[in-house]
Amino acid sequence: MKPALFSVLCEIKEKTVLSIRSLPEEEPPDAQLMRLDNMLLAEGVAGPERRAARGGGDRAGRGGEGGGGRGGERGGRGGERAGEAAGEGGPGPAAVASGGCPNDNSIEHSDYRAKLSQIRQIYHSELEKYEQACSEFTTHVMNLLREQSRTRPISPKEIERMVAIIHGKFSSIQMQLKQSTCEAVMILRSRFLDARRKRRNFSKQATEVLNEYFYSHLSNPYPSEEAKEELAKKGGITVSQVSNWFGNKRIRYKKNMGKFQEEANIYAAKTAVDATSVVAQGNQGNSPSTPNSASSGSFKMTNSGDSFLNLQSLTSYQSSPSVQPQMDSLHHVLHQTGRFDPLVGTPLYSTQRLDANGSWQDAATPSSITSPAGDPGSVNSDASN
DNA sequence: TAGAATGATTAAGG
DNA sequence: CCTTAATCATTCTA
Repeated sequence: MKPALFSVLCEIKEKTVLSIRSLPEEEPPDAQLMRLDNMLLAEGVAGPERRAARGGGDRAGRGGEGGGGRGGERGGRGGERAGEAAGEGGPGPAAVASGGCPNDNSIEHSDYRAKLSQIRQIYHSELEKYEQACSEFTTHVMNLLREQSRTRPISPKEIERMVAIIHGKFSSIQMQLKQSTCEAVMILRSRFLDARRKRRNFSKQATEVLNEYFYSHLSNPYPSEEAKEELAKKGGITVSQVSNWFGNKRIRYKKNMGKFQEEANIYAAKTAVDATSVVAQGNQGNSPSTPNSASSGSFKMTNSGDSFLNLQSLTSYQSSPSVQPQMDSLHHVLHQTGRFDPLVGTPLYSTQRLDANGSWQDAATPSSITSPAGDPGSVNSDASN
């Protein structure tokens, strides 16, 4: 008698419950959840501890970046102007040489990684907490229901549903966690990886090295890959920074040569001294700065503008087969003794290797301006490398 | 604090 | 990918 009544009650209950909640749980968050999961995985927050030692690339490649472009977001970014300027005094921070300053890039990188792993840690511990709480709560509820099932009709189906509801609730909490983690990662990213925001001037050493190369290869300031690497190593910067620097330098030099005359002379003199001393020793070693591959192969040694003015007098120096790289510097020094004034700044093409088109390369317009005694032959001692 | 200097980024061309 | 040219955003300097 009693069991029969019980089962009837159960049935009734079942029906009412079903009618009350016939709508299946809200399932839409799936897409969003997937996106979040993917992103967390991509950022290395979700997956297994990823230590991937990417190749040399310093170009961290920006990942997803689903939404809008840049533009806005120039918000608060005031202070944080720390002293830094590590003893950039006057003397010669020779200590900074090669290994020396391990380039700030890596520092910031590790900083970034540290913060990321912090986020990761928090994320995981929270996730674990949620999971634990979820299962605890579930078993608790189940026990409760089981207990009550003795006094009131509760079908196993109902229990199942209950569990599903609980899981649903918890997963929505998890989703929130994932979302906020994503946000945190994004913020971190934009703060650390957007290099433009944290520009720092190169060390003296770096600019020195770069300028030396630039002015001693003024006729063809396009360092080869190897040369770039060498320069990067010497200056404690990355290869792409070297490329950037040369890009900027070329364009700015061309734009306003007058402004750079002084600098040019300084570096020219510097390298010229080196050069002559090298020559004097009959030392065959390569140029002062790098294995120099200036006119590596294809380069036609630009227009003979290089020879503007007494190139002849210089040819006497060419006793050494590897002098070419120093030619530019010597030119500078020679010019210095007389013509052109840095203040007027008029680009009297006193030292320019640019043709009328403003092109550094192809000597499209050979005559017109340059080389009174055009003598491509003598210049072509190129050699060097 | 304004303006110059400078490193990085972007678009366009190859 | 590399280069140029323009431009951005930060840092330096007077």
